[in-house]
Amino acid sequence: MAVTIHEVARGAEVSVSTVSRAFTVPEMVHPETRRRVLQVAGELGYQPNRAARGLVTGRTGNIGVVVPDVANPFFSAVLKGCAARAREARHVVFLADAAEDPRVEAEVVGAMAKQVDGIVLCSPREDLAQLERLAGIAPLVLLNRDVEGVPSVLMDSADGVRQAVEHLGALGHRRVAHLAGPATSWAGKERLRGLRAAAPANDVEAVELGPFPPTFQGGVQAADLALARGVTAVLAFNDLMALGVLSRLAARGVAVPRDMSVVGFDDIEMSGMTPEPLTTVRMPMEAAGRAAVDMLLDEQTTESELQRWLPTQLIVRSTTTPPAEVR
Amino acid sequence: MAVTIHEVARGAEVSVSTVSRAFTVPEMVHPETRRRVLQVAGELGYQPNRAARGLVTGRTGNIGVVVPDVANPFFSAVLKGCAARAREARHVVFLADAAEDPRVEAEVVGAMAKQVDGIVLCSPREDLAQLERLAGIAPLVLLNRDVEGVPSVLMDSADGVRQAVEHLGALGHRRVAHLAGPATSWAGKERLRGLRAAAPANDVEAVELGPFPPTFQGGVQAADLALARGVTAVLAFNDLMALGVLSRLAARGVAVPRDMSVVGFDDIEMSGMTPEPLTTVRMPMEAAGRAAVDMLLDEQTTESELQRWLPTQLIVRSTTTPPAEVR
DNA sequence: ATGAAAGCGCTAACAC
DNA sequence: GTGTTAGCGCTTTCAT
Repeated sequence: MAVTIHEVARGAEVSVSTVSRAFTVPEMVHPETRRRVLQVAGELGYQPNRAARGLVTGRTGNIGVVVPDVANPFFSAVLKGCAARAREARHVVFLADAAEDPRVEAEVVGAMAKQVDGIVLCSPREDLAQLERLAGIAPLVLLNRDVEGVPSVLMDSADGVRQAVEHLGALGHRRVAHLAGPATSWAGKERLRGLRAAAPANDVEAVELGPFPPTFQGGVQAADLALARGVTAVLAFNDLMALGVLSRLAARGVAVPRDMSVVGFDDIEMSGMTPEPLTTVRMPMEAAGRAAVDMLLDEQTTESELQRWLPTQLIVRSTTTPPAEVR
Repeated sequence: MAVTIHEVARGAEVSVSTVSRAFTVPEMVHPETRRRVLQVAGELGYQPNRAARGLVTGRTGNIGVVVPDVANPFFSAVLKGCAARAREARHVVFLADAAEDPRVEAEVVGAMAKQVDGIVLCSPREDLAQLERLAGIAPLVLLNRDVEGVPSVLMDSADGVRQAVEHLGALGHRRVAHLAGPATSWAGKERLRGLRAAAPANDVEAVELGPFPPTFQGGVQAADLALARGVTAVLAFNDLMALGVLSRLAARGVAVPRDMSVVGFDDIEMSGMTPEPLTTVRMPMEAAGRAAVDMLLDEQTTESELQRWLPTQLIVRSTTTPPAEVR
């Protein structure tokens, strides 16, 4: 069995409260006593049982993170940010993989509720009513989803699209396809919003395609459609799709920097895996994770600043070139 | 505040023990009583506080998982397996990102120890003594590391290398380079072992290069060395490195399926990101995560089967071809 | 089949 | 500055 506070108390010849204080409010115990307590605790390898502590304080020191898919590099980056920030605050993260299923999502939030101080819900697939219900059972911070009254961390994808469209427009592209991801995606709607606003202003015609699955295969599928519509550039929902597009274009003999420009989202370059210099809109995923945990830890969050917007940035590489007719 | 067992008891007009039993040993309470209790619990949205439960039962229902880097697709796949298996067993996973730092690793194991039923330590960077110490403070299952007396899940990379070497040898390759990753990697040592055993048997000369950082950049660096040594094929420590090699070879004008064959490990195809048909040794990462949690949950594990070996498999794609001199 | 009560490891009044 | 004590929400004897 693990070593308890009582054994430390006995060893240091003090009461349990003194031991407790030595750990939680050190300045309240005599330096000499504290030294002795800490010393004994060290020797015994004592570490306070956080569950027991939580039971009385009401604060668990745990923060929950729910992602639709851990294996998706987008979310693992978010997760990394959460874990890093949590550790700084000496908190621990509870992870749940919702397997892209809204029902599982709701379920795990319920299961976690009691054992965490708050939950970061990433790109939740739930409907509004569910989300509002969940926000009632535990402090929530939404990532990539915006619900009235619920704190959230948002990435400015609309602006990312604007940057991309501006860039393409400046190069001379006049018809660009947008390959949508899942219809329920908040980020997807934002991008569409950005697209519709930016396209006219930059004299480009937006061809809206989709929805497609946000996967490599989805990109393959989308590429054929884009080709059929005679665009000179495509904006893919994410890097995975962009990769699929690239692959399909290659297979159909369409030279990518020359005949068609491709822009992706969710830059995964961090893993060094961007296989060709694919132009992308960089989403600050790790920063978003940090920010979300941050809001959870910051008590005042709920009252004042309910939304945290993170900027996105277009990273231009060699795969965007002027269309053939302009060159 | 959350709804407690007392409120349910009051609502259902029974004692708390009955409520408790209705949840933990349903067959011990009268069907009618149980129905009423569950009904009230449902209405109130009651969910037992697992921390409190753990305090008395000694079992927390939590599984700790420590990875060197969540953002590494290899580990996020493992993590996914862990999360999935944990959920099946109605357990929750505690995640810690050790940031590739052995000290942090030891630290988080200590911090987690009390609040979990066991810990999965992935590719631990610690030295043997540390690991043995950690095994004493919490039930541990090692992944990708083998320590006497500590349960572990291992992937048969040596056999993977054997398959690769056999394949290359059969195609006519006579000199193949092995690009090592971090010197402390257990998997790396295993691969080397497999290589040294398989090379002579297949009439191929193994050129051992490295160590290199297990990254894209590491691959770039390694490619030049491999080129200088006049090999016709390379075995890269992992896919990231393999990608780096590919990239560098392309930059130096070496045609990849034709002038040089490249084989990677840690197949990341699951994310649809294998950019070119790179031949790889598939590591069953998700299965490994499942297996690890499985061993933690299975009480008997510690006594009987201390090691679980998972098979690896060579996935041949078009990038392995006979060397020029054979064609 | 059910209730009463003890206690898991800890913190937070409340004494001294 | 330190000790005593009463719970936190739950399970688990031990009665009944």
